[in-house]
Amino acid sequence: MTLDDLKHAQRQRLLFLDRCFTWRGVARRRDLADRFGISIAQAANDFRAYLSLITQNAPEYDAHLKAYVASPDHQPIAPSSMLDVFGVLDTASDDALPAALPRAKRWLDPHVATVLHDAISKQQKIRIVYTSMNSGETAPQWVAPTRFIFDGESIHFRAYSYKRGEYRNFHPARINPEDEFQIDELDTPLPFDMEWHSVSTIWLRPSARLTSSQASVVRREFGFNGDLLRIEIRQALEFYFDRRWGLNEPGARLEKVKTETTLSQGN
Amino acid sequence: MTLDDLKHAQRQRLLFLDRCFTWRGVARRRDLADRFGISIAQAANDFRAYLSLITQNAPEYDAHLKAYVASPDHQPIAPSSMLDVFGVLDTASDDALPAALPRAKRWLDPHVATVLHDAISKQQKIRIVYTSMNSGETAPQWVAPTRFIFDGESIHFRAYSYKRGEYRNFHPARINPEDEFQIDELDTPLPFDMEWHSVSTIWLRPSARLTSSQASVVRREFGFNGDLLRIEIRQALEFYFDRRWGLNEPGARLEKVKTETTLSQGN
DNA sequence: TTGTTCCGTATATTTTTTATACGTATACTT
DNA sequence: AAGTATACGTATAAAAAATATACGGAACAA
Repeated sequence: MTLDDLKHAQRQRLLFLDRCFTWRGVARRRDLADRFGISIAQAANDFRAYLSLITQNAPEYDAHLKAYVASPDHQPIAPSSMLDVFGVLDTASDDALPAALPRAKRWLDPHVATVLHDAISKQQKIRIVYTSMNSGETAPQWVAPTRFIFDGESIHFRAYSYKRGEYRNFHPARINPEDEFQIDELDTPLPFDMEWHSVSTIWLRPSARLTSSQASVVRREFGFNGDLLRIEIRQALEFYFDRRWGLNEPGARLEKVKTETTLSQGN
Repeated sequence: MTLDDLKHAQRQRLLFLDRCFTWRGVARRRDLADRFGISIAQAANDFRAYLSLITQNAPEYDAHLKAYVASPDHQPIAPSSMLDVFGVLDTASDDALPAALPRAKRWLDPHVATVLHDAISKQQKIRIVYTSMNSGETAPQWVAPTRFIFDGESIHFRAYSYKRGEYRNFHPARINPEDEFQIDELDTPLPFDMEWHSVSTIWLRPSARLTSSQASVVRREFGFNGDLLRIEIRQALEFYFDRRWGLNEPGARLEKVKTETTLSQGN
């Protein structure tokens, strides 16, 4: 019996339960019932299913707390993103202000998204009216979009630029949404996107100006024990990575030691 | 018949379907079957349920495309976060590198999280060994945690600091996880957290140094048409907001016009 | 002691989902 | 032109999931 044998809905519930144990340390049937709108009886089922998956360091019922308590050596059955973790730790009250920053504020035009998605799935080129943030000028150009990209904040896309003769990252908001969006088939296959299919391996260390206890905090925050933190990322996304992690800012807590780039295996 | 009448699992499926129509512009039964592991028959059910919810500008079947196509005036039945949108637009291939930045790299010690969660739910104070990033010094102090906070990247927490005599935001990674974490009941009730219960209304405009076409791109990107973008946020989170949106950086595309703070209603 | 709130288990019933079959329309291949 | 494949639709019986309900135990508070 593994997670994969379960239906999607129950798998989601067991994953939630797993996060409760990992991050809260405790879980009750009511947690499941409230979050997923299932009955207490079904939640009891899910607890049984979860416990049958855990062979070592399983959570145990604590009659005093009236709750299951995770073992101190609890091992999660699946990793969780910070957003997942927050979803478990946040004690949101009814319709008050949230305890998280507003995330949905970035905007994407549904029509632009649809046109791009279409061009990607049909492998077509389209004419977009694009405003450069460097020069500030707005001009039409033909591009062949290949993938959407997410930098954690907003959505970008990768496309072959016929104007530049190379692949570039584009920002949908810089496309004029009022345009007609001419579409055309590719007359020649697109060239290979080297930057996309290359992996940059980036080694980082706590910034040299930090004290040793500050440096160990940085290691803790980014989850590495040795000297260096190793990150693997598509070379085409390295710019977004640097910006998002604030590596080039004056107060940066991490600094790059070296970057190695190799052509990725497979896709 | 509304979304709320449905079970959680089916509601999730209809929301996914809604995002397909909104952002991709098309949807097939196979999309649902693949994403949620349901049968084609059940996916057909879901389509019927979805279409019964949509009264105006409903998607229609296109026999040529062999897919449902959203009406050009499609109105989503629920808002979606950028992460949700990306989840629909990304054409992830098998186990290749993702097209999104690594998000799970920030780390949180499960034991520290558990201790904090406990103190919050039981309303206790705890002794933490905390490293200041300003002074770099590490010292024990008593705090009474009240809520977890999410800045979009990592998780922080709000707590009353007995050392400072005021509420502050803390970063879990700066707590020494090896500590024993002494716990104690509150001897007096905590004071009112004014900054937490106040709303800052922030008005932003495109940075003055931008050209007018660049400024309209910025308006498009942040989804406002008028002169000013208005953001409401807990006053206690304003620091994170500024940092996350890069408002104080040299190249900032938005600048603050004014900030008004009022005591929040209710919670 | 009594009442409450957690936990557990078990059963019958209801709801959801699947498996399957059959029909229609479009597009592609032979 | 005929055949094949793949979308869509509907319908029904069977299987699986979830609910309602009942009963019992442990801890705790009034």
